[in-house]
Amino acid sequence: MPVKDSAGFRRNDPPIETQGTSRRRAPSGVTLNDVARVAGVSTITASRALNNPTIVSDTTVEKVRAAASQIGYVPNLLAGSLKSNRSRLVVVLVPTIAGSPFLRAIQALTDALARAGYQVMMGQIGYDNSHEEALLDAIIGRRPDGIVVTGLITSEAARRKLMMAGIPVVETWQMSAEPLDMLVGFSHYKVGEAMAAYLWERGHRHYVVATGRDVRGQQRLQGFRDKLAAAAGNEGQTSSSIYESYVSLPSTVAAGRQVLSDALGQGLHVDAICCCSDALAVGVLYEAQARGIVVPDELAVLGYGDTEIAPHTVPTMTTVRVDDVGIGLHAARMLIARVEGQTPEQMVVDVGFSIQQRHSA
Amino acid sequence: MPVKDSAGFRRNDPPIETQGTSRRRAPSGVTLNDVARVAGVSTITASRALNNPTIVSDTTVEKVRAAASQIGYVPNLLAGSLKSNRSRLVVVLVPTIAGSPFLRAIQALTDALARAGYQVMMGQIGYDNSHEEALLDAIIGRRPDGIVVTGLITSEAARRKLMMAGIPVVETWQMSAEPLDMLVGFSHYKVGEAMAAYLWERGHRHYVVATGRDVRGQQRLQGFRDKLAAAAGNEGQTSSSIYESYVSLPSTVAAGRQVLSDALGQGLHVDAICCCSDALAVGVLYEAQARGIVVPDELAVLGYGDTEIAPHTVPTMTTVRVDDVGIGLHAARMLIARVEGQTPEQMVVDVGFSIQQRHSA
DNA sequence: TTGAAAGCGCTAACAG
DNA sequence: CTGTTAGCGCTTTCAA
Repeated sequence: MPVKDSAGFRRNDPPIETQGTSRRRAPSGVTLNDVARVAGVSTITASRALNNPTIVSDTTVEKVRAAASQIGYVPNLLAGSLKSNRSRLVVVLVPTIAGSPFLRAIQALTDALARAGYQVMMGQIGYDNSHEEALLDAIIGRRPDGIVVTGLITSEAARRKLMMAGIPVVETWQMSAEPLDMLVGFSHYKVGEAMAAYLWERGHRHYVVATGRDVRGQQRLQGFRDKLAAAAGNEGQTSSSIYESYVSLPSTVAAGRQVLSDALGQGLHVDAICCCSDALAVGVLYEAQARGIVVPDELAVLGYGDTEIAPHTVPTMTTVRVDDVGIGLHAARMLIARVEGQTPEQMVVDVGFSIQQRHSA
Repeated sequence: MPVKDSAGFRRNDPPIETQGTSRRRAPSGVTLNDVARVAGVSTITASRALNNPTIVSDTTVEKVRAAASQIGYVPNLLAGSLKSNRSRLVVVLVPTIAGSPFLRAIQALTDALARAGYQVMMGQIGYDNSHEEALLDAIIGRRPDGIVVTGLITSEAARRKLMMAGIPVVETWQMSAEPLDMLVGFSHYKVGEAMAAYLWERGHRHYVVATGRDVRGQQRLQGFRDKLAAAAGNEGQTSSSIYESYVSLPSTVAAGRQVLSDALGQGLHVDAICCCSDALAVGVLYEAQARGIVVPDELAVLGYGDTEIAPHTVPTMTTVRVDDVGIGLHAARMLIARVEGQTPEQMVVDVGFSIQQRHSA
């Protein structure tokens, strides 16, 4: 009869021996099999004790848990995912990491997903969607439970690939007439209109619109133009002007300084600058300050994003407030619902926007 | 004899039928087996044609590639990784995503790894390393080929886990007497010394040091204190003072404004503020501007990070320049070397730092 | 240059 | 509540 001391079963367990069969480089080592052997149960029982403890007796659960922690077991998610077809992995496609205006949304998304037991992988896709397709294979290959895209999936080939793979997709940050699957965003066209209306109503007539060449920027620009044309039409006599200034993305403070100094260098008459990001607006504000131009009296400056810096600039920045956290949370919720086999309440969510009025415009 | 028309083999291939065996929800669908069948070769040959084309005849490679693209094959990386024990996945542990000062490094890392065929997953670990261990299981479970940590792995349990898993690890952003594995960083203590020396030499004697409670901030603070004590010791008669102002992380522009206004509110005599981030310094500059305090004449402001905004503030910001891109690139290089079975030239890299002199101090 | 067999570590399905 | 069997999709090993 084996000795039973106060330490209990620990000293009498069969030793964990490396299986003679595998003589390659040491793999991860401890497997569920080892746990089962130490606990004196079958592999599947060990699996259940760890992943679905309610359907296993309490004593068994205890034994298995003890065994697992004793021998330092870390489950191989690759194997589990292969079998169960669920990877607990969500991939987020972003244009870029550094300087990205989407990070707050991604933070919210990541946190919400982590709480539900999912992990997030980031894929960089660039602002031009150029290697969208190449990346997609590498991503689909990992069989993620969901994909969140910043923007829309544009190329027909990529759309087909995603549909075929049957992976739930959430497109974000824009609206679309034909979403691939689920979508949460808002209308950039309307943002452009609202920005134009805001500036027009305050008597500004000569605008610089600084924007990138991305779809969303173009949509805002179009909204801005259209709203202005309409407003100018109503008051036929007034003269107004728009100067379009293109910046590269992600936009920067440096670019903002450049935008204003270029405009003035060209001798333009400007009384308002509409920016495609807060960073850009910060740059414009600095340049104005450096040149002794008084904001908002001589020049109105409108930002976009309502980032952390906006309420603290001098003067404080009027900017478009976007519910980025809401985007992240909605995307997470929709995705989780779908993965758990339910249908999300809404397949398309418009989170809207508002203009946060402060002192720069 | 089967009909051979100009379309070649396409019409005579056996149709891709769903295997009668699996009747669950449709998995990914197309497998390497399907490709092999369509191409008329064995599974392993198809595998080799796709992953190691040099050891397969050109005609076979062509056949297999055609078959793969014809039926829309996307390899299941889960299965491959399970067998080959290589996941082509690298995990980066960051304290936080939004507002993180480490993003430029991560961008560089991600780009370099992507070029070598690796993908990056981000894990958030918080600034207090509190759930370091819990996250670690989820991460190790995916059997990444490498792990890059922002900071050091502190807890003994976590260190053991990582060693047992045998996964290459790069700790970053700090130096360490006992790196777990590989390391690329620089001395924060020396940064603190350099900041103190810089301010002292320019005649400032009454400092506010604004910093977080993280290790790196504390190390800089200690260096600052020590250097100052030494300098003050040499000139016994001069009086000097340090006021330590703690901010939460990641630090913000808002916190920067608060730091200055708190210090003045307490009636402190301050002629220099040493910040733990550029964001903080930007806030201090704004607060000074709002109060009509002239920088640098009445107040010197020193930043840390040399982020994009630093050269564009008014006045431009003097700040500590850190080679974040270098950190990312070194980490990538070291990791790749190790995964490919080589020994990296150096296991520990000190990328150093410098003070970027501009106008705020 | 190609193939057959085996099995990575885990979980779904179906018994007991 | 527990166990047996089979196999996810791929790559390694060994053989031709």
